[in-house]
Amino acid sequence: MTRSEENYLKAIFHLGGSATASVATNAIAEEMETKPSSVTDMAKKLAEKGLVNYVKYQGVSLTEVGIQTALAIIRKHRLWEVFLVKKLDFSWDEVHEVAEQLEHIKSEKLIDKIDELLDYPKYDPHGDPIPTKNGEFQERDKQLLSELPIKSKGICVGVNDTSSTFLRFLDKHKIALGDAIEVVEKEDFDDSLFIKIGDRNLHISNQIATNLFVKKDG
Amino acid sequence: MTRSEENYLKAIFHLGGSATASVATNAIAEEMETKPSSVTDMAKKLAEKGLVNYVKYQGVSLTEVGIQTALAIIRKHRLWEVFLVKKLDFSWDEVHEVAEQLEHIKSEKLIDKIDELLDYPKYDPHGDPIPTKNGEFQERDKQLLSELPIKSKGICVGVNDTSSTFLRFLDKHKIALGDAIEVVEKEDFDDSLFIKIGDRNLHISNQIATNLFVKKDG
DNA sequence: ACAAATTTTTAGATTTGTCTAAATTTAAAT
DNA sequence: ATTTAAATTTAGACAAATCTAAAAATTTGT
Repeated sequence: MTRSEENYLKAIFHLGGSATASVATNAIAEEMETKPSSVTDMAKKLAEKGLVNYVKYQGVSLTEVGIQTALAIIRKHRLWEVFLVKKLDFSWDEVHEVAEQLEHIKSEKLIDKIDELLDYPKYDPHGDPIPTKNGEFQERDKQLLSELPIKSKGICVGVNDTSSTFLRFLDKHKIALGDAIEVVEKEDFDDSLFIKIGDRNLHISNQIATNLFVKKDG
Repeated sequence: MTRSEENYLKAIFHLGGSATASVATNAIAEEMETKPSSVTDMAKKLAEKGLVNYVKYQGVSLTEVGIQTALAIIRKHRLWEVFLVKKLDFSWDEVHEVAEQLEHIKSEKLIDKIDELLDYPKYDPHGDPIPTKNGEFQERDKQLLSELPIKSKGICVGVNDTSSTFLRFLDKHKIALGDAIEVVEKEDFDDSLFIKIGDRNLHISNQIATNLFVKKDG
């Protein structure tokens, strides 16, 4: 498995390319910041290796083996992110770039030991679930903060946008995973939200509310 | 800097290619398990970048920049080895392969944090010195066990051969870095040694004695 | 010092992953 | 149902890193 092949599998997975749903060449090219013709080449190569299903002009989908391979890479990426934050005091907006490199280190023992050192975390610093060694992973019960009805309460469990600008925005306004959030009022005009977080009242834009995941109370 | 370029610099450094001494094409090829013609190609490329001095048919030597770059890679390699042993319970014969991958991770912050986490170790698990962030490193005061005179005592401070077969041999016979060793007698016939280590008496071959470094007492 | 052996370099080919530009297929629109 | 637009693939090229085989330079041995 080359690094490039691994990155393609990861991209296809993130675009929802399960065994059933297939992903367009252009979409993969955009996700990977490469050209569609390069994607076509790689699609053939991965199909050759039995990692994807590829039919000309019909897009790409992952095979069962492809899914498991993608999950193994995502597992490594997310475990390294936890490691960087918990053990090396990286902030959550700094980890992605380094984890992109670390995820390609080939050593089963290494990642299992890191998992153990971290006491088998279930979620990464952005709230995304970490697949198990067997490739199982369950999407968390969550919804966008923007979808929460007025007066209801929730716990902040994840972010949709993981860009460092957004993450630093959250840090600045002291919004962190695990915080209790109550929707006080919605502004119809611009879909902004008045929320209560801890004992503070905040007014946040719709763009913020559509990038924060919460788990509804009760 | 590509991974391949980094590996060449490391190899040249290990072969003693300082600013003054130059290293033969064939020697580099052998060290890297590649062909001399490949070395010539890379020598040109590295010279182009100002990392080595290269004169046709005269071998390769590192420039000051090349030396500092090599030291940075060696620093990363050895720090990762310490991390694997101290934090993840790898044995010293398992770390090399993984460290060969980890040494190429590009993040100054990462390696500085690892250094901090390990409390700034001076030596790696095989007793080799770890260069500082500024590229300084002092070779330890050491000699081969085989060179120690009869009746003298020393502390085991390093290994010459780092192959896993040799390291596992040492584990099996409970010889570890830090152990006190006394040379009781030498056998002229085969240059084997009778040594006292702790309260045990051992008879070791010359091949073992020429691969163990000790620091002489007093 | 000169032939032989060794080392090193060159020339040309290969693989991987990428690109551009042109051709083809599929999808959309009138 | 055509035409137009968009997406996708092909063909050919390129850079990086490697290889083989042959040529050139250096070193060694007598």
